[in-house]
Amino acid sequence: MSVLYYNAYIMAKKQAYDHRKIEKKWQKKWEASKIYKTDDKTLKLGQKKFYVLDMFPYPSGEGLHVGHPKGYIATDVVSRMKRMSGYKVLHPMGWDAFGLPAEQFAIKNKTNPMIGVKKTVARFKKQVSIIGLDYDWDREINTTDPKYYKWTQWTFLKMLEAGLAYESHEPINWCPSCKTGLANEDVEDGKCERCGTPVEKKPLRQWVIRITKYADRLLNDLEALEWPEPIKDAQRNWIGRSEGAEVAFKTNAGVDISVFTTRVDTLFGVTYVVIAPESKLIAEFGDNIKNQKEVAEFIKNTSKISDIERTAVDKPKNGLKLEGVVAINPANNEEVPVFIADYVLANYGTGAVMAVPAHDTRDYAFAKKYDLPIREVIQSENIKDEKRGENGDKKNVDELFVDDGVLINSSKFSGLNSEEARGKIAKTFGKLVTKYKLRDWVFSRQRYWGEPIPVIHCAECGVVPVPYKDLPVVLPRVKSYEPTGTGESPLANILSWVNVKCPKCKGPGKRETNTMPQWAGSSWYYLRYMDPKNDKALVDPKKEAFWSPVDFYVGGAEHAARHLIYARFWHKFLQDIGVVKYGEPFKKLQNVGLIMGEDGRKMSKRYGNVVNPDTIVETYGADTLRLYEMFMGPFDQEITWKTDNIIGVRRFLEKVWRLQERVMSDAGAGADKKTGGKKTNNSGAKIAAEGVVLDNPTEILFNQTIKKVTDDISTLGFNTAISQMMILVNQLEKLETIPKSVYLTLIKLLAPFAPHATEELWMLFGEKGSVHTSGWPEYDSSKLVLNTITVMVQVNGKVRDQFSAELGISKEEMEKLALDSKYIKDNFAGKTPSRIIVVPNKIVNLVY
RNA sequence: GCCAGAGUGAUGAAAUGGUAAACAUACUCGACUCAAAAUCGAGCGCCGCAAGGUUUGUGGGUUCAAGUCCCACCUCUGGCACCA
Repeated sequence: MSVLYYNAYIMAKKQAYDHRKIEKKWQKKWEASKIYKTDDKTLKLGQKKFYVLDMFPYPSGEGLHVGHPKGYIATDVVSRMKRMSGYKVLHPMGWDAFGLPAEQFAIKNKTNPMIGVKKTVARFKKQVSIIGLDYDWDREINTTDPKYYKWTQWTFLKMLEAGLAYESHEPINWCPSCKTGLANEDVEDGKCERCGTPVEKKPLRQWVIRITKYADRLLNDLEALEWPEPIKDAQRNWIGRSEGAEVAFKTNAGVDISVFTTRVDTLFGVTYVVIAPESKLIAEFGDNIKNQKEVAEFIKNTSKISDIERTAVDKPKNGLKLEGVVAINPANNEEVPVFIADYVLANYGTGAVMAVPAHDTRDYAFAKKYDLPIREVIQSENIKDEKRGENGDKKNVDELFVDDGVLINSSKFSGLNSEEARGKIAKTFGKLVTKYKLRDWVFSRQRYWGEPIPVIHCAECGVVPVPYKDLPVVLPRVKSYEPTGTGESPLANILSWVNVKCPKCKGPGKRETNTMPQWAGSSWYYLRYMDPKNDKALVDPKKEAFWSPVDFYVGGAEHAARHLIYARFWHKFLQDIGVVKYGEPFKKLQNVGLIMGEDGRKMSKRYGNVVNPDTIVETYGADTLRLYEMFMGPFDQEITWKTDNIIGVRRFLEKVWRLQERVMSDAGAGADKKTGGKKTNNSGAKIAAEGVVLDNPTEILFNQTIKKVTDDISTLGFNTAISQMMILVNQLEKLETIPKSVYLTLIKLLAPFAPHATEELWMLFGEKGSVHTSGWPEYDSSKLVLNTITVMVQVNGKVRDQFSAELGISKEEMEKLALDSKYIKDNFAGKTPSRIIVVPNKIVNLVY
C-alpha cells in the first residue's frame, strides 16, 4: 500500500488508534514530568543499576535516515525494561561534534562551526525526540563545549606528565586533500578514511601518544569482556601481537643490524639482510656505502610513492644493494649482502629483516627478482626427500616452503622441529621478544576544528604544559578555517592567540597550534554522563564507582579498531592515575546491523534511497517504527529496509488497541474501575461480577509470553519477543472476553517497544502513574507447559504418526500408545522394534 | 594470503540435537461491500488429483534422531594485510 493511501486510511479511522494525537501528547507529558530523569541524589553501592549507552552520534547536516535510530531504539527498549524491573537506569545522549564534517560545512558557508553544530544538533535532537526515546536530556553533553573539552585537555596534560605524549618528527600518514596528518587507524586500504585520497608519507612534527605501552593490557583484558567475538578478534588483529626473536647481525661498518623475526628457526637459511629505506642505519653506515648516489635516489623515489602503491601485495618488490656493506650471520659467521627495499617497513619490528627466501614468500619473490641464493633449511615432516636434488645437494633448490617443519642444514640444530628450534636458536644467537602491529597514536591534526593541544613552546624552556588552572584553552574564532597545507593549522595565523608568555620563564612563547583528532573527545564521554556539570573534576569518584562500567553499549561495528581501542586505552590511563576504578569501560557490547536501502545499497543521498524516519513516524507512528525496526530481523544483522512490510506491526498495534473492548474484570477483582466507558452493558456487568479466567491453553501461552519477552529482551532477541506477543494477541482475539490483569500485563510487556500507545491504554484503564514506572510482569513457572501434550511417533527417526496424552505420562504408557498408533499397526503389525527410544512428553522413536 | 561470520520458502525470518519453515510481508480464494479499501475466514516449500513422498549451499561422518555436532569442499559478507 502506498504511503499516500495509508494516510487517507488513517484519516478515515478517527475513532481508531490515532498515533498522531497520542504520541505528541505523551512526549510532552513525559518531558514535563521528567519521568526519565536519572536521579543521582542518592547512590548506594550495591543498588541495582544499569548504565545503557549508545555510541553518541556525529550530528551531520544531512540528518537522520531510518537506519540511525535502530541502535537507539534497542537501548531504549532495554532501558525501559530495566527501569520497570526496578533498576536505577542511566540512558544518556550527547554529541561528538569536533572534526572535519563540521569544519567543511563551516568553510563552505563561511560560518563559525559552533553555529553549524548548534543547528545540526537541534535538528538531530528533534528527529530523535519524535521517536519517543527515554533519554535524560539534563545530561546532554557536547565534545565541542569548552566545559567538556577542558577535561579532554586535562587528560592530555596528564599523559604528557606520564611521558605518554611526546613530539615526534617521523614521517607520518598525510592526506593531501584534507591537508592533515592521520593516525594509522584513519587509513583504510592506504586511503584517507574520510575522503578516499591516497595517503602520503610526510615528515612532520607531531604529537604522538604512546598507546603501544598499553598493547599487552589492551590485548589481555579483552578476554573478560562480553563483546561479540568478531570485534574482539578485530582488536586482537589490530594489536597484532607476535612472538619472535631479535638477532643482531654485525657489519663491516661497525654498526649492528638488529633484525626481528618470528622464524628464527630459519636463521641458517639467511642469504641477505634487508633494511627499510627510511632506516637510520643508512646514515650510520656512512662512507662504507659505495653507491651513495643510487641509494639516495632510491630513498627519494620510495618516499614519493604513496602507501597504497607501496603496500599493494602483488606489486613487485624493489630494492637496491648497499655496495660495500656486508652483514655477518651470527649463526654461521657467513657474510651476506645488505639491501634496502620498499617491502620492509620502517615502523615495525626493528625496521630490518633477515631474508630467508626458501621459507618466506616475500623474500622468495625478492630473491628471484634479484637472483639471490636460496637456501633450504626447513623440511616438511610429511614430504620426504623427493623434491630435492640428487645427493642431498640443496644449493639450487628453489622450492618455497613456509610452514613449520624439521630443520636441516642448521649445524647442531638440524633435526629439531621448528618450534623447539626457535627457542634454542633465539637463546643462542639473540633474544626472545614480543612485537605489536599497533602503532603509537598520531594525535595532532593540522586543522582548526578540534581541541587545542594545551602546550606552549618556549625558546628557553622548550615544551611547557599550560597550567591546569588555565584550562580550558579555548579554541579562538578565526576568519578562515581553511587548512594551510603547510603542516600548520589555521590557528597559527591568529597571532594574538598564538603569542603568549611562557608559564615558566615568562618569556615569549607560542601556543601549540595543532588540534586533537576527532577520536579524543569520544574516548571518555561515557564518564562525563555520570557527572556532566562537574567543573572541579573529570568525574566525581563516587558517581564513577556507582555507574561504572557501562553495562550495555550499542553501536556500529565500524568502530572496532578505532573508537573502541582508543576509549579502552584512555580508560586504562585514567585508571592508572586514579580517576576511574575499573580497567574496562564497556562490559557488554552489541553491534547494530546496518539497515540498507530498498535497493540493497547503503542508504545515502548519493543513491537516492534514503528513507527519512520523520515521514515514517508521521504516517505510521513512532511506536510502529520502533516495533518494525525491532521486528525486522536479528538485531546485529544487516538488513534491507522495506516500507511495505511496516504494515504488519502496525496491524499488530491496532489489534492490541481493539482488544481493549473485550477486557473484563478478573475473578474476584470486584467492580471494574473503568475501561474507558466502553464496557458498561448488561452482559459486561454480569461477567465482571463473576469474573473472567483464561482457559488452560491461553493461560499457558500467556505465561510463556511473559517469560519469552523477558528473556528475549535480555538476549536482544527483539524480533522473537515481538512475534511471541503477536502469537498471544492472535490467541486473545479469539476470546470473547479478556481478564483485565492479562490485558494490562500485555500492555506492560509491550511498553518498552511501543511506549506511547501503551501509556495511553494504561491511562484509559484508569491505572495510576505511568506504565513505564510500573513493575515488570512476572510469570507463573508452574504454568508454562500445557496439560495435554502431543507425542510424535517416529520410525527410524522420521515422524510417521502422533497421539495426544496427558502431561507427565509414563514412559511405558507412551511406548504402548506409540505401538498402538495407526501407522505402526498398518505398517509394522506383528513386528517387534529392535530398539525404542522414549523422550518424555515428546517423542517415541521406534527402530525397526 | 590471514582472521571471523553467514548460506533455510516468493520475501524478512523462526527453531535447548527431538513435529523444519513459528511470526510477518507478498500472493490466491472466500465473507462483508453498489464498489474499493479496511476487517474477518481459508490456503500458501517442492513433487502429487490424492494417498503419500520429499526438503535447510555440496559431499561425507557421528547419533535412535542433525538446519543444529565433526571433517572436507563451494559461495557470499565483513575485518586485516609486504607486520618479517
